[in-house]
Amino acid sequence: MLQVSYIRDNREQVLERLAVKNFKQPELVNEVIELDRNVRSTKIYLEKIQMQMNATSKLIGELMRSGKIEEAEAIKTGVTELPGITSLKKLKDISKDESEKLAAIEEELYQKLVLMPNLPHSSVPKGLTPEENEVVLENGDKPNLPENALPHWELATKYNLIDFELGVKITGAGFPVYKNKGAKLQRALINYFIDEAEKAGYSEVSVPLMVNEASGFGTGQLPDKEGQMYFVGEDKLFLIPTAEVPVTNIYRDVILKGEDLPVKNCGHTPCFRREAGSYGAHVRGLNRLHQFDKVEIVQIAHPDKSYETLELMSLHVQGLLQNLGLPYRVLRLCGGDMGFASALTYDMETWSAAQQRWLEVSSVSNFETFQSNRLKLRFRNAEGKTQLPHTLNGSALALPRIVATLLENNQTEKGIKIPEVLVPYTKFEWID
RNA sequence: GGUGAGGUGCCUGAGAGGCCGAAAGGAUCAGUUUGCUAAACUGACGUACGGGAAACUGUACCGAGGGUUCGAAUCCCUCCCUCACCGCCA
Repeated sequence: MLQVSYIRDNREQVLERLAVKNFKQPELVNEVIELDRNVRSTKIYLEKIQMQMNATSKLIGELMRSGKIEEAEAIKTGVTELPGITSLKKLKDISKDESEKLAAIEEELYQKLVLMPNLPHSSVPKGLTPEENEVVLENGDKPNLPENALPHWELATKYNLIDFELGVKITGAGFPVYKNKGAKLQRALINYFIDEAEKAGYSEVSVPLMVNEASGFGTGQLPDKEGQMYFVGEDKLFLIPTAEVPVTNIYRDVILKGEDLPVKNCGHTPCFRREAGSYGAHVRGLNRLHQFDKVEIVQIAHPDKSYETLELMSLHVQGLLQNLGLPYRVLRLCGGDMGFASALTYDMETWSAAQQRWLEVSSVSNFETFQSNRLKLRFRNAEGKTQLPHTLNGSALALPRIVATLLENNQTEKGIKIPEVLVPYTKFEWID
């Protein structure tokens, strides 16, 4: 959520930035500013009234205690008015009206504010569609596979690694069953990713897979993306769509010490996404699932350092891909393709050689203060005042598409070759 | 699922209609003292929003929302949450 004070003081810039994100309701900016003005003037008036009420009540208390009951009663009922004192009854009526008015305006302001996405960073390219994302860099050699190369879903069957049909039987489409070396490969990747994150200074957390409404709101999934999450109605809990939600919410309502920054956490969780409306060939196999595993890295950074941090996180993810020997590219998402809460997002895609297409395996974002404002996450700055830090997170990495690319790109006559860095984790070198 | 006890500041914990934004202790920070460590002493020490150049000051907040009252952390109602014990159980 954007800060009203920022919108108020930077109207032109806000409008310009929102345009980059193709925000369809720029009129909200002026409406928010107007409502804010209204909130503040109403507040000032209400507080004056409350001040008088408090003073009068205090006076009555003193009169009562010193035995001047009649005088006190007179003020209460408004029969007499002492100099400078309006009758309490009248003040109460005004106070009630103004409070209701204030609550209504604040609610309206809030409703408009939550519709506004985060402002994109100045480096975000304009654009509407994924085609307009900027390719920042491409790295690694795309393998030349033989004519008879198989896509991962056929390899998975051939080597008995993943059973999609069994998942359908147990749960439904998009919930695959990993078997044998398929299951071991997955577990190896998770451990490898966690170990690498810890080496990079992230401390591991293991968090709940269901979150309450407040947490969903804190990181921005609610109210906008309610339909993307599985909801356990009986207990009003949401299955997490990403570890970002529980991990970042660790710091909800927290005031960090300045020296605590940056906070670095990593964690592995399954992720659950309804992906309503996504069907067809491009979601085959592991390409898009309702449940998948992911290792997430999360940072809370000083506002002055957050873009430096974002680059480091991007490099961390790239390092993993390099170590796994996967060709990849880094995209800077354009305004139209970015998430609602993000100020700058890099997507990492690996080249899936058998499908001849890029697959998104990571998304690294800086949310600036958009989340911390909602989370009421603050830190104490050098002046000792509370300030909103920047939150960042990224996948490092999402499992299924990594598995898909590894299977496809590393297929040979004699089987699938496991990348060297993974062998200590898988304890086998070949899937054959 | 049953029964009981509770939700107060960074923590422990008092307060039971006005003098309470809230005792006391601990923690933390600053200073004094001491040869170092430690201790002792003194002081500071919630959050948000508003006014003010500043000193300072106003309002709200004691789980949330209503109500009673001139006045509510304190009384009443509703909801949420936590803890303990029993039952069940990985």
